[in-house]
Amino acid sequence: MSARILVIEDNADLAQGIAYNLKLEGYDVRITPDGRAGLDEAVRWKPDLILLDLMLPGLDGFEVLRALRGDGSRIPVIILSARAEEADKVRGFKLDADQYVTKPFGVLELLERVAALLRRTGHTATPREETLTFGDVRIDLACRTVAKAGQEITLPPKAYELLLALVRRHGAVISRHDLLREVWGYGASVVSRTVDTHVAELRRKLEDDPTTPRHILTVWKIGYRLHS
Amino acid sequence: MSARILVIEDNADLAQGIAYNLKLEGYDVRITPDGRAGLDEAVRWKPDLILLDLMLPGLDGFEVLRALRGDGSRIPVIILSARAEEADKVRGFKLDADQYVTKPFGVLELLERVAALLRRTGHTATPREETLTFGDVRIDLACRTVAKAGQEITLPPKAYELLLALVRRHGAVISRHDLLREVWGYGASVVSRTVDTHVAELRRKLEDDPTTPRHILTVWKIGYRLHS
DNA sequence: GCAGTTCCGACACAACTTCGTCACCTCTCC
DNA sequence: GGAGAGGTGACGAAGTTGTGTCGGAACTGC
Repeated sequence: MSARILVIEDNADLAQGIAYNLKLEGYDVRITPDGRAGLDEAVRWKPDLILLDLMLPGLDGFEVLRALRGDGSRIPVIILSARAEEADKVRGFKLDADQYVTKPFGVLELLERVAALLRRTGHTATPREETLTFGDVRIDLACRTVAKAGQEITLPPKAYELLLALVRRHGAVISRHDLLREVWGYGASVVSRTVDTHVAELRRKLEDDPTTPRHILTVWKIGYRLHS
Repeated sequence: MSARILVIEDNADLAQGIAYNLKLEGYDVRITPDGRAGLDEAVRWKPDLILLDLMLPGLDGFEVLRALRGDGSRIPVIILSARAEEADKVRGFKLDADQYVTKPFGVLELLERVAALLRRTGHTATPREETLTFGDVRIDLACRTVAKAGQEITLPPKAYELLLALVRRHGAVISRHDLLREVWGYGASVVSRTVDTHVAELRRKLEDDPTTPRHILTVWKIGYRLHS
């Protein structure tokens, strides 16, 4: 049985996007657009994890969380907030939130945290692989480390997330647009060479011969593709 | 239930052509020829996706989009524009368009983008086939790769799309005119050797003996036909 | 502040597309 | 069945477009 995740978020598009990605991971997902309904659903449906926006119509996120904890519920909660302010963060943790993620965030990062939190709380629903490999490259998800031919390689955060995005859809073509959205969390497409720059970095560090890549391939006019 | 698509486009021929192809894909399609009516329809019918021309009588495309977003609507929008100017593009994305396609465009490309966008927003209406084959050639749609006898072959964008167009109507004769329209988005009365050139490329790469093609056949004075 | 990282624009280059030419082939008509 | 007309295949040159790369600016965490 797959883990149940409740998304309490009023921005429908964002909620849909998150839900889509969570479903792809095999989770059972429900969405509620406001605090009151979210609280009801949390009590009735008993999800294994809650993603909670702070800015909500009706009851705001803090109140939802307080009400939940007041009932003695120990459901793990990840707060999604537009505000990075320390005060909010502290307030969130005081109310026993488990994670605090500030927008804009990469979907991959969120998925990673969800998986980690579920693992920790024992709902290891989809026993995900702890390591991924292609060619002579091995990625250790838990340690967040990458090794090529046994040799550990340091990748900056963005490069690492980009690599994850490529590996997750291993084999399929992914457009720059999608990569920007998944890794950077940009709304719409931005014209920039950012993706290319980071791809170049990955090639430099992971390919035997960066000038003739054998794994991180360019698909003309479309994007990139990872090939084992 | 099939996804609903609203086409706001004043060029009746173009709109009909697009609608025809979308319906073939199984979508529920409506057309409105001007901005005001389009906006009304968008609000009342609540489509899952909107194809929006910029040059419209009455309200222009930008205004329609602004009005939509102003209402808080998050319906995905693909802008169809005759102008490729960067300024328009930026303006479109500023108003939160999801895609920006410049005319002339191939219908296949448009279908591809529509499917991708619907998939992303969760309206994964038609779980499309993953691979297509004829003879010893296999086309992997997700990877956008073509393999002959297990050997991977690289095809440039136009050649790939041309191949898709032929495979889609596998067995039937397709005129150069239709191919130009579907793949290139050219209107009627365009004469050019472009199709022939790309067919030659496909034969060179996919036929055992390119001089006596067994799959990509010429139909005299008509066009081409794909035979398994 | 300093080192590391991220982002962006400029430029050169490479891949791709298109077009023109010529030879050859298919069909038609006599 | 041969000659002519017009369609098609092959090839290469020119033009167009997208990508790789590099260096610097802005930013962040220490």
